[in-house]
Amino acid sequence: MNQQQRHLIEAKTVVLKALAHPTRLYIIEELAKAEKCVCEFVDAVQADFSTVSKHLLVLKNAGLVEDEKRGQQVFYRLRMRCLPGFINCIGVAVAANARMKAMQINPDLFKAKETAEA
Amino acid sequence: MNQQQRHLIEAKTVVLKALAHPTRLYIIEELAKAEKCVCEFVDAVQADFSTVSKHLLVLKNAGLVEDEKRGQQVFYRLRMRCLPGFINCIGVAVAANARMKAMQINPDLFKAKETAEA
DNA sequence: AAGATATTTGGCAAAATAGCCAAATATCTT
DNA sequence: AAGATATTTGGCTATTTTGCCAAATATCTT
Repeated sequence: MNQQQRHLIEAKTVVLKALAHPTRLYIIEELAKAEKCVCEFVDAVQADFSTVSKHLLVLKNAGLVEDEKRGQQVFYRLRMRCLPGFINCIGVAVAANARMKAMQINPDLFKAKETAEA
Repeated sequence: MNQQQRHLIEAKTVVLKALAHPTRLYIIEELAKAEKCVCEFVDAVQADFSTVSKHLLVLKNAGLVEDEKRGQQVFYRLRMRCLPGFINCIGVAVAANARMKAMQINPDLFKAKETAEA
């Protein structure tokens, strides 16, 4: 792995790190639906105004969102179109993993279901 | 945001956290090409065997890779098909951001190029 | 069975990240 | 211009994540 490769990987990691936090992921999912102002997130996640503001800064620095001040509010919107699809894929995988784990813990539960369905 | 939503978000975050490290992202990109054993990564990234092993464990716990022991080696392979496409999308976005930043720092550089091309 | 190779695990110190508070800034209202 | 509202910034502690070392395990070779 040379210097340039390493640099590119680290740049991508900035984006992934930005996504890798519950509050920030929530924000991204909300922004996938519509633009929102900071105060709307403060209400939804239980965190300080300053905490939310800093999370949004992380997302902005990573290039995931852009902001626009209108009046005394600042509105944020999504800037990376491929995010929603990918997050959805993760959701599917997570659900599949959960089923698999449950099956390992108690296979009978699933056998019964299959029999019932057949 | 209710309890169930929060739980789902946190489960997704586990996956994203697993991706959000240069060494692990590198590993994922390599595994997108072909399965590899631990020692091959130890050579490529400059890190201790134990460090690489732990990174692989993180990926495995997140459900991103699976392992198979063959002889004295352990081979890892990718388990989530949507990853390569998404990582590629991040790469594109990162490159675009880099161009944009360069343009903000020195717009003339880009003007000259456009003129030359026209 | 003793030695070599490949890998994982335990433990710990260093580095990075998160979240709160208080203070600063910016915009609107009166 | 003083006050209210929305947001950002600075600073500081608490938590989490990393990465190395040493030791344990497991498999192959002799």
